[in-house]
Amino acid sequence: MNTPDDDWLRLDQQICFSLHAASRAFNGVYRGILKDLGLTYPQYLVMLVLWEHDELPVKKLGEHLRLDSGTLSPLLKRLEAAGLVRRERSARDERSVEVRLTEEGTALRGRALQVPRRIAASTGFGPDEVRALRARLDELTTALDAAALAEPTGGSPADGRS
Amino acid sequence: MNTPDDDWLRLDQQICFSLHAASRAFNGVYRGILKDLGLTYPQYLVMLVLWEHDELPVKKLGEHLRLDSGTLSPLLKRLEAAGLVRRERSARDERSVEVRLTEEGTALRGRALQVPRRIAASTGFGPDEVRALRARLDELTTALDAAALAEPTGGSPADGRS
DNA sequence: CGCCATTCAATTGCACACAACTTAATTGTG
DNA sequence: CACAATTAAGTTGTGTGCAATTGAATGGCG
Repeated sequence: MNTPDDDWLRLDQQICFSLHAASRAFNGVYRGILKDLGLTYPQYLVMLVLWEHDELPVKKLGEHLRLDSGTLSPLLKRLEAAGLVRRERSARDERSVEVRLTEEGTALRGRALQVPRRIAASTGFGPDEVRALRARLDELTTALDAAALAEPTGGSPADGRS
Repeated sequence: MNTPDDDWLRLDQQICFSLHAASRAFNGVYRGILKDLGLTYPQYLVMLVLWEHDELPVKKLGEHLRLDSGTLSPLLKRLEAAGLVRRERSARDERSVEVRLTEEGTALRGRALQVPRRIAASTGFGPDEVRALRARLDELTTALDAAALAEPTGGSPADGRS
């Protein structure tokens, strides 16, 4: 009666398409605006973290962004080639690589200050709406991450627990 | 005064990271569940459309999903290699390629019926919450798409015209 | 001290996304 | 009909994202 499988499949088409599309639309708007700075969207995310922390090992950077070295290593190489960051093996722990801003990378922050305003203008959302949506998305991410851990390959989650 | 540039940059870090992370978290949960069906997340989106329409030219498929042939061509080739769809040049218009489900592709829908329920379980969201979030995201996408068109390369649109 | 499990970064392989370009077919216009 | 403009797929090149593997370094333990 209430929401049979067919309807769920249709609804699923809508929600997962919506999130996918929203993510790519966002990406597209950032792409246009960030082109002026010579950054891609993920590169901008990395820079945002570095502007807050100035220097971080790759591991920490990955925790902030939920990205692993497979994604970060080539990305950081490009940022280094662009002269925005330096990477150097930590003296304390030779396994770790410290990422730090160059002067050029630090200076880029000044030009990036106008980005959020332009994005906000594109969305038409105000600060409160942005915050509300962010809270909703974080909720979702937390739930999804927990579920991904609980159900690695699709075992029936019947029991749950812990 | 209220919300200076620095705060906007910090807020931007949060919202764009949140959307990016939510999208990837969603992708990750789907990945786990879709592995049973041998589909990736974008392939699942294509199949959802085909299960509704049965046969479509690549162009229409792209409009439904906001994807271009650069993405769809190789993806459809993989679906064809997997035996789920056939692609054949339209007799009416030789430029166009019709994508249609094979019997195997049609049959896969039966196994896919359980996917949305498992996703819903992962999010902990009910149908109404899903619908609300979807509406919000669509709003965002519409605004972003409009903005992307209005501001292709970021130049001030003051003059316009040729 | 020697050895093994763990940790971190990098690399490899695969699959999107998307811009830019190519090729083939169709349409519009004179 | 001829020819330029348009349209549809496909191809190429770049940049993620992620699983799996590799290789170097560290830490724990007998």
